[in-house]
Amino acid sequence: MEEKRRQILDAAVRVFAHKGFHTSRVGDIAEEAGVAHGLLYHYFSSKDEVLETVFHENWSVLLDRIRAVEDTDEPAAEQLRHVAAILLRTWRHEPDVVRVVVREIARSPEVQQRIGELVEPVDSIRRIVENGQARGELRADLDPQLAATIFYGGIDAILTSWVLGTREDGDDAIARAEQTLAEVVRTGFVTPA
Amino acid sequence: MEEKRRQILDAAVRVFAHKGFHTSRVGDIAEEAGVAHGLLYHYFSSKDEVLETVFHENWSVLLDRIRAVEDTDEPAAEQLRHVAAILLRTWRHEPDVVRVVVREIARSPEVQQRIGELVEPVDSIRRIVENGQARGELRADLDPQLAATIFYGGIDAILTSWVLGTREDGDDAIARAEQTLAEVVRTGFVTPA
DNA sequence: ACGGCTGTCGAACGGTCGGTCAACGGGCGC
DNA sequence: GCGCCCGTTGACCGACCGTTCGACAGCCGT
Repeated sequence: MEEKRRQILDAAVRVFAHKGFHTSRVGDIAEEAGVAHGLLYHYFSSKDEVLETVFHENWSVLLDRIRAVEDTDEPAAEQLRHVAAILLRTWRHEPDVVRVVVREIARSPEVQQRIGELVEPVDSIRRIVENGQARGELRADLDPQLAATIFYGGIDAILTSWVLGTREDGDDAIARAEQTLAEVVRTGFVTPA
Repeated sequence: MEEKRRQILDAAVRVFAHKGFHTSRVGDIAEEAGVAHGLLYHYFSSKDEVLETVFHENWSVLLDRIRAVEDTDEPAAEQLRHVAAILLRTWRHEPDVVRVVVREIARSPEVQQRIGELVEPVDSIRRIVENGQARGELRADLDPQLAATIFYGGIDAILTSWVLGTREDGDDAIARAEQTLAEVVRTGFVTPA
């Protein structure tokens, strides 16, 4: 039954999200999924493979949506806003996915090395910046890679504060975060002359 | 001998920086310090206490330097630049400290809850933003907390890319990163009209 | 109705590691 | 020179947990 595999993966997302990967026991995942923990090894070869599968499945969905933004013909500033919106709104629909990705994987060098996909959102943002510069919409004197890293870092920091419960996270708060990021892109922090 | 305690702490920074906290064995730290692993328990009550001590000692130094920036009478934009400089340049002098703080601690909720200090740099930045707004230097329509989170996130993302080896990190690269952050604060990404 | 295959179970294994502790030794006071 | 303290050692313990594996149950083809 392929359905059990899903059960296990879904359970794993929840467990990893709430306890973190290395504090989660294989037994916890099995219990959450309602199966014996031996069964997990019928569908996956190891605990690590479960983590990688969970990660890959969810991350590639986000990646595709981010990449799709590159193909629109909106101004670069608007494209950046869309990228922010995709990531920030995911917190609303799938907080557990954000928890596990943000908190557990994005920083861990062991995983980072095995999974190249992690840098890809930054690459996507970088291309948006480069195209914006080529069209004269964005300042040409910014290093695109650096600007992309900074922008992604801003999004990531906001998500992190939601994950950690440090910041209000209702619908309006999400909209405000999106808006603030857009404003920073538009004119920075300093009062325009 | 109090000196042995230092030896152990210094060894711990190196080991945590290169292997991560939960993959580091107590024996690794002892070996790096050149002592028997039992001795570690003469100076610390647990492996966790070692981590907390390492973290606290190094983090409080950075915190004090960041807080000191609040007391200067420079323009807010300049103060933000200084905060960025403090954090980014630490990568130059003490990469291992940055590695362990950035990669190991800043994201882990277990530690996050035990150690309130982690949010303090963001608080400090927030106060700088608020004061800048009060003096009319910074845009009053930005939520200071949100702006501070975004700014800190940008710094953090740059440090992370250095830690992961994704980005060039010579003296000039550090200067460029600092400069780019300052420019983003000044006028954002968009070409000024 | 039989044999085997697939999915499922959970007891048991094996290795790892944080933490303990009895013993040692060398320096210091007497 | 004697004993005592205390920093130091490393063998050992016990728990934990990922992984294995033999058993079993239901179903399907024959």
